[in-house]
Amino acid sequence: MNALSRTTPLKTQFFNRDPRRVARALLGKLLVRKTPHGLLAGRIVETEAYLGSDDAAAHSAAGKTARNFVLFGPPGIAYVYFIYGNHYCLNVSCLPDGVAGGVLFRALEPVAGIEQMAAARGIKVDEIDLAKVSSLKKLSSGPGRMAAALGVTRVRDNEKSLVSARSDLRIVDDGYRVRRVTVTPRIGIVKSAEHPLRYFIAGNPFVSGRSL
DNA sequence: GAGGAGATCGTCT
DNA sequence: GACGATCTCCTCT
Repeated sequence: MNALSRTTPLKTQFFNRDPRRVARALLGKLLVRKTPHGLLAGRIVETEAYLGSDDAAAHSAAGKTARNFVLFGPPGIAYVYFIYGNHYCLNVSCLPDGVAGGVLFRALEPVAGIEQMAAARGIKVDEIDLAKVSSLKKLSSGPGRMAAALGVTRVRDNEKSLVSARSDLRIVDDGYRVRRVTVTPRIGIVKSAEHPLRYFIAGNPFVSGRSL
């Protein structure tokens, strides 16, 4: 894949800062999954920042539990949780060890391994029209969808480093430059819903929900 | 195209 | 026992 030929993996330090800065900086980067059948990759087009103890909407707001301890750990680690009895959502921890914070990945633009992603989503390959955005968008637009497309589960990926060379799930920079970022309130939450902590690439058609 | 409700289960109270 | 950082299907327009 040409898109993946010259990439730089992100380092731990990238995540060792305010989740709002990480959420914005992650836009345009590639989320890459190595599988025995090849590489899956999607460009990150939409994220949400979840702050630590001051953010009522964050899982970490009520303190450290067996479920959310990853958010309190070192930066650059995957936090995967199961929601609504159906879906997994993928986050990455931010800030130094001991300080809670994270970023939720909300939507990807499929870049490589589209056939595998479709299969993982239970969509037949011949149902995907590569020329149509509306068709590709079903693959990974939304937290549950993109997690399913990359085969992300709690058992498999929670606590996994996203910056280790040994990891099969990583984030890389291929030099793509984001022109404009739009910031809106987060989606699907009730508590602290008013804060503008959702970031997406302006005008990108793969953004989930309403893209103002 | 928009809006509403059901599915379904891990986690926390 | 209640609820949730969602998705899909169904109905109505």
